[in-house]
Amino acid sequence: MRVTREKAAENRARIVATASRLFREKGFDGVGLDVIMKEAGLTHGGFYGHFTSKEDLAAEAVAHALAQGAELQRGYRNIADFVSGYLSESHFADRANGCALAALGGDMARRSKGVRSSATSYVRTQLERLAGFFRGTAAARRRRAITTLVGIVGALTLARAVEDPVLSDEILLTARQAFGSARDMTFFDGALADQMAGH
Amino acid sequence: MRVTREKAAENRARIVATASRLFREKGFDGVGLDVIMKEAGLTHGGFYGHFTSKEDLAAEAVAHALAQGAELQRGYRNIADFVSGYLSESHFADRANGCALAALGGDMARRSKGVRSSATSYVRTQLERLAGFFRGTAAARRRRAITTLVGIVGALTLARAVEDPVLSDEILLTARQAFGSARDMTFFDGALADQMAGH
DNA sequence: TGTACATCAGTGAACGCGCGTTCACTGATGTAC
DNA sequence: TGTACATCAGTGAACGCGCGTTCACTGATGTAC
Repeated sequence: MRVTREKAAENRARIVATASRLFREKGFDGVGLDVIMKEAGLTHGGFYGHFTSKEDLAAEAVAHALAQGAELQRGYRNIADFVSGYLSESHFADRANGCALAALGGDMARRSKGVRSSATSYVRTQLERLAGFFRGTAAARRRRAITTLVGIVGALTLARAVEDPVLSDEILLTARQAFGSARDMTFFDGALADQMAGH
Repeated sequence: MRVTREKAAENRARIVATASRLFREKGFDGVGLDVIMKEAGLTHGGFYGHFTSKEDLAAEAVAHALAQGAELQRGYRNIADFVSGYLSESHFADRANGCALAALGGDMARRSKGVRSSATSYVRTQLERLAGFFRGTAAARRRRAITTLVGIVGALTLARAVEDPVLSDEILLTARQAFGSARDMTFFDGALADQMAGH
């Protein structure tokens, strides 16, 4: 049964959004196209009218997840809020709607060019946003942005990997303190810090 | 054809070691038992004489990988060497023989209890080792150990996920500087740093 | 120490299911007149 | 504006392959005597 062009576009968007959630929750190989299509309210046969392959969908789903994440983080006005939000209990618990870098992390490196280029541009975007929160030279802000991003992504990944909730909480809390501080970036910049310490 | 008990134990160990490499390289779902057994010099039929399931092997393989990593890092005498080694070009390039946390990262959270408990005890071991590199109170050393571990694991994960080699290098280099510094831990400790800054 | 038999590590074929992909078909939409 | 036909989004069955798992079998090892 044919469907309005508008409706078809909606369906396509719904497939991407659904896949985006399910991939983050269960991993790329953890969900089948049948489940994704059913969850999106369609039958699996129609899939290839919208996408050329599962990997093709994966690339779009990752792009969607990352765009969604970037949008969500636009609300944060300073580094403390940003980091607190990223390392919050709710983000820790809700893989399906959270950061794709943390949810799919190591797997990204093994995926198609499409997936990886989405990840790359997201990392670039996040680094620029983060750099905006800091003061100092462009190079120093950039360095702290990188340090912060790898710190919070690593913290969320490890907190989720570990099976002891106490250890998970300790990791999240410590990382929140270390990376979410509003104080000057010199404390994260080796050269300047060494200078201050009189080395 | 039956085989010496000793030889059988060797075969089993070889399966674990092979799986450990292949899982890190291709992901848990990226290699089949047939490939693992063939690579270990056996036929796939014999697998269930040694393990009860693929997931069972996964748990042992992760434990093996992590133990291997811990052993390898025993050589490092200070934080700078440790971090430089972890974030080196060779570790970046050689997923198959590198840190399982970075290679399998997000996937760990979705795996069986066996896999996750291996990961948990590895994180604990690493945190203790790292804490030994720092000075200050036990709590402060612990905090910096956590900050450092999440930072380097996150850096390696992101450097590998990204498809631009220039960006990968920038991430690795920056993280090496930020987390590998031998200077005092106060620069990573929010409370003490704020105190120094007069807050 | 040697012989006979039971054990069992490893073999290779086969099973069965999940899942990505294809395809003939349907019927509502979009378009030409 | 209405009618006739072509298009095509979505359906549901089917295909085929990969892969985890099972199983009857083999023949060397280990053991009992």
